[in-house]
Amino acid sequence: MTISEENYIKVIYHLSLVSPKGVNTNAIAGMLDTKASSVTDMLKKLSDKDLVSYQKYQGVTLTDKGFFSAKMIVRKHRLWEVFLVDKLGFSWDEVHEIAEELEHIKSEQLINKLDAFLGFPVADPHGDPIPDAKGVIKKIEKQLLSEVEINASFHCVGVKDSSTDFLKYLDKQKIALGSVVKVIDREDFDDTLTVEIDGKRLTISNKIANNLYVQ
Amino acid sequence: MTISEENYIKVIYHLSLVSPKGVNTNAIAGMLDTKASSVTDMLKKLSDKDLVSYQKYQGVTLTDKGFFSAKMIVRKHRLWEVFLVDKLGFSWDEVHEIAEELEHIKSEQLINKLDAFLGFPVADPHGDPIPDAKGVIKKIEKQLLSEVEINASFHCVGVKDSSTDFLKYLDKQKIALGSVVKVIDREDFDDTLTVEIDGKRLTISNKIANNLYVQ
DNA sequence: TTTTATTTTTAGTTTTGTCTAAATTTAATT
DNA sequence: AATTAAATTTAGACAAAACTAAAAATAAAA
Ligand SMILES: [Mn+2]
Ligand SMILES: [Mn+2]
Ligand SMILES: [Mn+2]
Ligand SMILES: [Mn+2]
Repeated sequence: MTISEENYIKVIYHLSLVSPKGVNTNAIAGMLDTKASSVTDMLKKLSDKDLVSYQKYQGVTLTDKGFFSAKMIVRKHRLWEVFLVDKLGFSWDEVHEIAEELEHIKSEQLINKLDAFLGFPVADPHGDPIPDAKGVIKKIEKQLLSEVEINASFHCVGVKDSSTDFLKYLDKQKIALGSVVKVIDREDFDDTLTVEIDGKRLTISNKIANNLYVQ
Repeated sequence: MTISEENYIKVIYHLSLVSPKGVNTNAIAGMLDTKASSVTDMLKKLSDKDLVSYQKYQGVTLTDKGFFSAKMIVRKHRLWEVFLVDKLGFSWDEVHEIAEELEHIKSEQLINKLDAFLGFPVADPHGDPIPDAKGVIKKIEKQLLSEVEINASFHCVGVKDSSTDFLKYLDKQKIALGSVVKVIDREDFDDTLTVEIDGKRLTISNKIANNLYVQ
């Protein structure tokens, strides 16, 4: 597989988690910042290689082979992110781009040794689960902070949006994975939350709460 | 720079250490396992980018810009090799290919943090020097074991040939970087050496001695 | 159910990096 | 100095991955 093919497969994987009955050409183009016509070309190529099943105008799904490949790329991406944060001291908003390159390094032995070196982590720095060497993903229980009942306490376990802007906002508010969040109140008008994070009171918009996973 | 351009620049760098007045097209083709005509094409491209100075039929040399780029690629290659051996437990004959890919990861921050994580090593697992962030290479004093006087003791500090075959031979004989070598005798007829390695007596062909650096 | 809008595909180019075969230049031998 | 050999470059082609513009299919609206 070329780097380009891998990037397509990974994007189709992520999109198919949301639309399992078929991923649209335009959606892929949007994620990869390319043109729909380029996507069509690539889908034919991936179909020839039996990585996706594709019928014109009907969208695309991953084959078993494509699904496994996708999970291996995601595994590499997330393990490298753990390495960058835990071992090299990068912050969680700096690692995505670099992992986007590292995920294409070919050696299977490398990634398994890296996995062991990191202590077989189950989640990446953004709380996303890491597939194991066989492609098994341990499901992490989580709810959006925006959907949780009032007057209960939770742990932050992940982010839905991992844009730099959002992650830096969390840093500023000293919210990290593991932080304890108690929901004090929800404003009826706009769903603004009053919460206590590690004991400190804070007001949080619905947009924020809608991108933070807790458990 | 594309991956391909980087591979060419690095090969030109290595070859120009041996032939500083100009590197031949065929030599480059041989190292990269490609055709001379492909090399000519690429040399024009590199020349346009001011990475090499090139006149048809006259061979190429690196410009200052190309020379620095080459050293940064070598730096990355060798730091990743140290990582693979010291941190992930690869043996010294397994790391070259993987480093060949890792050396193309773009982030400068990444490589400097990796350098720090590894404790600013000055040599890679094969004894080759690692350029620092500014491109400065600390010269490692060394002689070939084949050229050393008799009845003196040395430390192994590097290999000239880092092929799997040679490295595996050294492993079998329990010769590693740091091993103490005492030269007992040199056979006049074929320059075979009798040596003591970490106290154990051993007979070594000239070809072996000619690929082992000591100090 | 037509008509219109949107999505997707096709057709035809472009760039990068490679190749083969032929031409040219330089080097080595008579 | 002429001939032969080797090295290098040019010319033309190809595959991968992208693009633009136009055509076709599907979905939405009237
Ligand atoms: Mn990627
Ligand atoms: Mn992540
Ligand atoms: Mn390389
Ligand atoms: Mn090395």
